[in-house]
Amino acid sequence: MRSISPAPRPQAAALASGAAPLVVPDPCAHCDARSVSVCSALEDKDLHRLATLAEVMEVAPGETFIEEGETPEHFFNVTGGTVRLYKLLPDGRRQITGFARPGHFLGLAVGEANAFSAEALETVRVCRFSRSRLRAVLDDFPAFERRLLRSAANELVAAQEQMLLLGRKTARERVASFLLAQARPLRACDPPPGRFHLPMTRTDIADYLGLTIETVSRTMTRLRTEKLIALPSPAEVVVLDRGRLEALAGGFEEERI
Amino acid sequence: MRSISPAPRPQAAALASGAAPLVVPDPCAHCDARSVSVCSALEDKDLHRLATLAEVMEVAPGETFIEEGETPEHFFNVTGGTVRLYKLLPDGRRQITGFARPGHFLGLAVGEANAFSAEALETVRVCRFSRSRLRAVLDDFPAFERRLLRSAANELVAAQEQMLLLGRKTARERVASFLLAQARPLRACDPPPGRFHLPMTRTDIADYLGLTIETVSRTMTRLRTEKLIALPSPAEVVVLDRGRLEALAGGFEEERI
DNA sequence: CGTTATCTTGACGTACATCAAATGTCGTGG
DNA sequence: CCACGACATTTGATGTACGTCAAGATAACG
Repeated sequence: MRSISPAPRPQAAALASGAAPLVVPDPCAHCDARSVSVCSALEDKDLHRLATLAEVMEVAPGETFIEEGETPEHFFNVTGGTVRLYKLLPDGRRQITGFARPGHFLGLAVGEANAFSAEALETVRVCRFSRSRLRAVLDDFPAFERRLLRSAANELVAAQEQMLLLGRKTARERVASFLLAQARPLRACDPPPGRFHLPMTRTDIADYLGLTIETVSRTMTRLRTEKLIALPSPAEVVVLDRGRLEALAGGFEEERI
Repeated sequence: MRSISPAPRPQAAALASGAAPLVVPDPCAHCDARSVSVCSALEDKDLHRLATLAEVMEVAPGETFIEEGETPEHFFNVTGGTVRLYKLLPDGRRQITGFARPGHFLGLAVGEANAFSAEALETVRVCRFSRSRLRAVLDDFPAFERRLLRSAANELVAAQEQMLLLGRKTARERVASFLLAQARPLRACDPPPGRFHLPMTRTDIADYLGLTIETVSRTMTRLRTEKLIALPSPAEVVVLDRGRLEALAGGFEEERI
């Protein structure tokens, strides 16, 4: 992880693997992710206050920047790329609890220790805040705290939906739900794209859906055979029949063939 | 659901089945659940403010007081009894997302619509707040909002732990995890009881763990046969070997027999 | 002390896991 | 440009943990 703003701090350099700091002037004002992130709670005039606390960091693919069980010292706001969040069992079984995309605020699901690890899937850009210093901002801007509570509420809704998926849906229903979720745009108001790119491997998808890689693969090819989706390449998905895919994801009875 | 404080409101009576209002004087000051609930964020002198907003309600066993998909109008604070929170698929498959015990604050996992239904398992006592009116309290007492955020963070941690359970643990590991969670006292500082009562049926446990009632039953009897637990009656559990139960729940390799 | 719901136990089935191998994809260097 | 190797994905054959179906056994209750 390399710090690229606002000034190279020693501790940031220490954490970074190949730290090569670059200064980004006024990062918050030019942030692509701002409109979809908790930072939208602040007005332009207050944004510089946030910018002084934020360090823009770049995380290389495969690099872990939050470690399950460790003491949390920072909050992160994802501004670019995709992050996998996961928990491990002692024998290596892995459950991915979510994929964080731009706008996702990381660091809420935390007590004394981090509840999960976070690892960059692609090159990821995050905005890092010291927990103690962000505390001060929260005290000054109640709107920000309220936005954070809303963000936590959304995550809770998503977590419960995922519990339903993991506990009660079939493999087909899980994959359909997953594909539709991946097809969702960052802003709810934007139309869902018919074609999109999967930044994660089949192994990631399997560990997210509580399945094996083989079952995910077989299920995808079956959805392709049935013309619900097309797969121009393993990572490219085209939704051909959104209606049936949604019915499947929602757990409606499948029509007999 | 019957309103028993502070004054019988018409809309409360409308919602209640056999509404027979009773006035409870100064409910918050004498609340058993206060020390374990979000209300502990308020000091004694501010508590009366909360009390004017709170309606103490009693919910009969089996009664649903939050309906998935409906527009949320209230927050609830559980002060007595146990509540099951669940989501349904159209064909009736059910996933219980959690059991709410005294101190649990309900109504965070909500966007436009309730993310889950809530049903009393036993006779339940809840403290009901109108969402709009609680909003005003939050503006006046930032400590309360902060406590709510902490509560949401705890729920998120629990939700992720449950995703790990549902996605990657075996039936044995799930049941062991469940029993240990049920053995946890309301306050983290209190010692865990060696013997406790399960307020829910095997069906509830199955729908919580993503299993069937038969698998839950078989797994419990196997744990009993192996002397990890005792079952004086189906609803009474005695933890005999906490160490092995914890190893099982944590997903450690089981010793070969 | 029947009646009914809940729980337990047994026999059998299946959706998904496991094991194994072929195929496809992509970066690298000749 | 193409051959090569490393790795991801797909496909096939087989196994199994848990689900389903079906009785009993217990407990709860008027």
